[in-house]
Amino acid sequence: MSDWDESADFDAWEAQSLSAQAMAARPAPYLDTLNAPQRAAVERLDGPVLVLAGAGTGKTRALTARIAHLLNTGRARPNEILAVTFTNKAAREMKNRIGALVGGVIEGMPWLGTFHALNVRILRAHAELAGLKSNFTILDSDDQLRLMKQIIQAEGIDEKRWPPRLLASLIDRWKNRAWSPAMVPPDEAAQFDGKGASLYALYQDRLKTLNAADFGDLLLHVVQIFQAHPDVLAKYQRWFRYILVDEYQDTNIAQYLWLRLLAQGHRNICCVGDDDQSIYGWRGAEVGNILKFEKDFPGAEVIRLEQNYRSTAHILAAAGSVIHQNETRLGKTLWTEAPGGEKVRLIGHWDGEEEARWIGEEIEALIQGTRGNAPVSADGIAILVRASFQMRAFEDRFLTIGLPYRVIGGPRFYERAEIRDAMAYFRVVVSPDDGLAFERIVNTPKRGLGDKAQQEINRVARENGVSLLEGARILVEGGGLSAKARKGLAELVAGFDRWRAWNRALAAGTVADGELLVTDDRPETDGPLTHVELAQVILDESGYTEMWRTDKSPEAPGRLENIKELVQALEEFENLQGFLEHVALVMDNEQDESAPKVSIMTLHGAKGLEFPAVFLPGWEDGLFPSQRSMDESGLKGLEEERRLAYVGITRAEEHLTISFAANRHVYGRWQSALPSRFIDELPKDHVEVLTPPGLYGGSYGASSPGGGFGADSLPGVMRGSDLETRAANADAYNSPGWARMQARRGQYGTSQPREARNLVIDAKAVSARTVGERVFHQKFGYGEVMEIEGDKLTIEFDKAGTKRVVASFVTAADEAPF
DNA sequence: ATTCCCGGTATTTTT
DNA sequence: TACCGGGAAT
Repeated sequence: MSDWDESADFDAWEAQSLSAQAMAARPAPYLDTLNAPQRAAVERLDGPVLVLAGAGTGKTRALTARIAHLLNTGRARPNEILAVTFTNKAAREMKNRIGALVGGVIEGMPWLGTFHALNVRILRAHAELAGLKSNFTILDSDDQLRLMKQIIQAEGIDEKRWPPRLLASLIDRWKNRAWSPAMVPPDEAAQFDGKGASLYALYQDRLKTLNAADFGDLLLHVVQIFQAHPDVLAKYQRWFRYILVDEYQDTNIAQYLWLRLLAQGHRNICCVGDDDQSIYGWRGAEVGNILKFEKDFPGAEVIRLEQNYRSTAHILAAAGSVIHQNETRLGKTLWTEAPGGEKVRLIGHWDGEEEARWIGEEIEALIQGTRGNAPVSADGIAILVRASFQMRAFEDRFLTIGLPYRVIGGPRFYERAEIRDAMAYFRVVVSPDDGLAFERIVNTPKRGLGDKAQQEINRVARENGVSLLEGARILVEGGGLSAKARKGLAELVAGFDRWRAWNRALAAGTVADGELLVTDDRPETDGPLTHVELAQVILDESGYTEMWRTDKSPEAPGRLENIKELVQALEEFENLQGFLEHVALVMDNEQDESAPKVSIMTLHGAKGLEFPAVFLPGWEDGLFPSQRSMDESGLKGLEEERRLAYVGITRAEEHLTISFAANRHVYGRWQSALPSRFIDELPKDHVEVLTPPGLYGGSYGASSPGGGFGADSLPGVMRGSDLETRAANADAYNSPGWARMQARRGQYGTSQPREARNLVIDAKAVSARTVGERVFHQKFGYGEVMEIEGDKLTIEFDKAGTKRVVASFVTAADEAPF
């Protein structure tokens, strides 16, 4: 990468940095906006520093100000600062904010990035020390799994009893701990039918042969290089004079070792994190790293950021009360100067559907400001769930009432099958040795190349010691396979030859106008062929686009749309190669849609975000805290779940509503559950218990008059489940929640006029659909309109059955994309 | 080689 | 309930 080339001349940079030190410190206006502890975190530049930054305490502000300060005081040049984040988003944000602080004066920071991105660069520079070539490919989890599967099959292991997934997670765990195959301790190595470590070794061998590295390797290899080659390590130690780490509580052991190695000399390391927000333990993150920071770096300064600038006092009280139940924590208490605001609201429902319905109505009220509050934009509202299956109830409900929503963190763009397929074509064009990519698309679209043909290709390739693509060529030229299969394969091989030639010509800059316009499909265009056009040609000539065009499934048009988007994305890059490198590391896709929408996401996905209004549904024992977490990790698991609750609560700025349902439709089965134990941990003084609407005139429960929220005292919990219990709790009718509920009923109960609801949705809602018309729906595909009532249509979908949906969610079938 | 049907399975997922 | 993977049928 160009970044690396720029900075590779180590000594030249070092010479320059000396002059930087001589630079006079300029005034530092960014310091004035900081509170005392933030300022301490910024000004304590030397030696180890741990900044314990609670949720919403201005962590990023402190971090960026610290970097600005390093630059401003002339302590370091931009290239001498190593700043590590976990996500590309965080890296991007930091870059922007630093830019804003120091003005455009200083060129970008080359070593600000994610653990993975930074390590790719380091590894590419020393690939040979890890047995790789510097142009190694980065495998995604899909490729990884396929490789494991092949190994398991080759070893004659029963896939049913020993699924590749299990091996993958095992190896992942080991890599997170920075264990090479030889280092895996015996008891661990014996896992997976006693073959764990040997399979790990085989897998690593295969990766080397493929000149590939998986995500774990990026860290593992570099740590091993640092350990085995002190000269290399020394170079980087000198190079990075100051180290900053964001989200330190999420580091795994490999990352910890990496940091410790780099910081060893000068110990100028500043880690920022929040042990209370450690929620990725199951993914290898070690809360221990942050907990034992002072031991690891004796003399470390620990700075606590506890003043919260995000939430109301009631919300903070709720968060604090819950997290205080955790034993294993460094201890922090958030406080605010903000007023109490509205209390945290708690409500129980009979079942999950009612919960979704109620939340839908609450959101509409929030948006319209009919609850006596300033209207909240849909963008400022989020529903945070523990597990993604909970999202469906909300999607269904919002689809029916026409509430615009967006699901965040679904399958990511680059993980979609069609995108992976398309990229596999590009991968083979760019690196013909990429056997995994070749395998993925040999028979996509169908070319009559089944198992047998593919095994044949494999065999020939192995016998001749060549790549799969070359193996295929030998097979074709030698007249192997059935006539039909041979024809399909011959076309594919010829296609790759052509595309590769074009790609090479592009790289060499030897493409003349019109020179390569040899295909019938490609319309004559002016100017030289670009890599974007080449990509389009590859997808067209290979028959891939055609495959989806002829596909009748409801998702086919969307897939074509995605492919189109992919090709468009290529324009941002110089060539196919650069694009592939980017995609391997930056698997995110920011979709900035214009219309305001309510966000639905998991609690994990919400970390780092904030919203004026947050709904936390599904607080039931077993679901949240998740039974599985508790079974698998005991108290540790429970504490991590509790931290998840803390993360959820602290996302809210103004309005927070926690809810639970007595019954839930899970995997097609009805399950009942008790309210979450975390509900008992909420502080009653800061919580308002609402009485759920429902049958029997509205109420079947009461708020508890004192103490916590024992399950028995909560509305919606049907212990005993009879009317007498409900009657006994008659004081519910006097509760503020009940009064409010009554008041609200009149405003937007079931008889609410349509207009009121429609304020939320598109003005075109009542569109001109006719009975019998063919329509297309984003989620349900094609269908026929059976009935029209106002803005609601009853549609018989080809695939999804009969549904009632809002008119604005469908388009005429012939206007549908593709 | 492809399709179709059955049974087993089912958190959270920054790169 | 929904999806995936494997085996059998075409």
